[in-house]
Amino acid sequence: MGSAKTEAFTQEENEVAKYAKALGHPARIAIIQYLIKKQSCICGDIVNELPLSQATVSQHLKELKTSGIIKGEIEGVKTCYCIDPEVWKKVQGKFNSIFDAFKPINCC
Amino acid sequence: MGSAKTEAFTQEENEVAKYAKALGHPARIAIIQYLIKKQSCICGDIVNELPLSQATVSQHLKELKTSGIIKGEIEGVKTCYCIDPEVWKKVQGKFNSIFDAFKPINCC
DNA sequence: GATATCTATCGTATTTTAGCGATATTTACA
DNA sequence: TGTAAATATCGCTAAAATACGATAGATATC
Repeated sequence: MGSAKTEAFTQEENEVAKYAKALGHPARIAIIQYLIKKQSCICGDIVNELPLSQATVSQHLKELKTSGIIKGEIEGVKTCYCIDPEVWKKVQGKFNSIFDAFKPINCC
Repeated sequence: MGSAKTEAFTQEENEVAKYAKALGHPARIAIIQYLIKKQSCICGDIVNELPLSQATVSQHLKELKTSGIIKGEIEGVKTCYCIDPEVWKKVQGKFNSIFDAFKPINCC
């Protein structure tokens, strides 16, 4: 049983975890940061930026796309990738509401 | 070759990914939220809160502890868990600097 | 139409994660 | 000292994640 018991948790818990998981790999962090840095849609060259094979990069892109964080549009031979602003804002909101909920206390 | 090529990425990328991965499971999100809600160190009863076996919960706690996000101190028979404020602030900072770096642009 | 280019997908090997029962281990208390 | 309670760890299984070569599909360009 190496699969998570998704049905046992709330929709919110599952959703936050989904986004966190999507960001839980250095290659995907690198992709996100590259997309941010470029300030535009990226057609192609993500593969050249990463120390991974084309197949592996494509797979990571797919995972980010599945989570909703990025979108990919086919433009001729190339595919144009960018962060989905709506989803990004949503993710940011969810994470921050968790971050901000924590008030340090005096114990251990 | 089923292991991540950690050495091929920057320390920063790896660290952010590490924290994201730690949060990338609904059970661990649930644990974090419970720790936040209780506003104190939790000795025990996390197991009763989650729809998972004691062994599995213990494993999730260990993962959160390994990432540094929570600390656990033994107090008698029980173990006292809480979020590490320092690390929490650090994680929050890292995530927010990524979140904030993104400026929506007009493209696809 | 042939060919080069870009990207996705398939197949496969390996590793890691998730889950749990069973079993230590540790401490409190009778 | 013996026993109960709380956790951690061991051992195992099943599934998912990571990585990559090979291949397929689509589209420019010659």
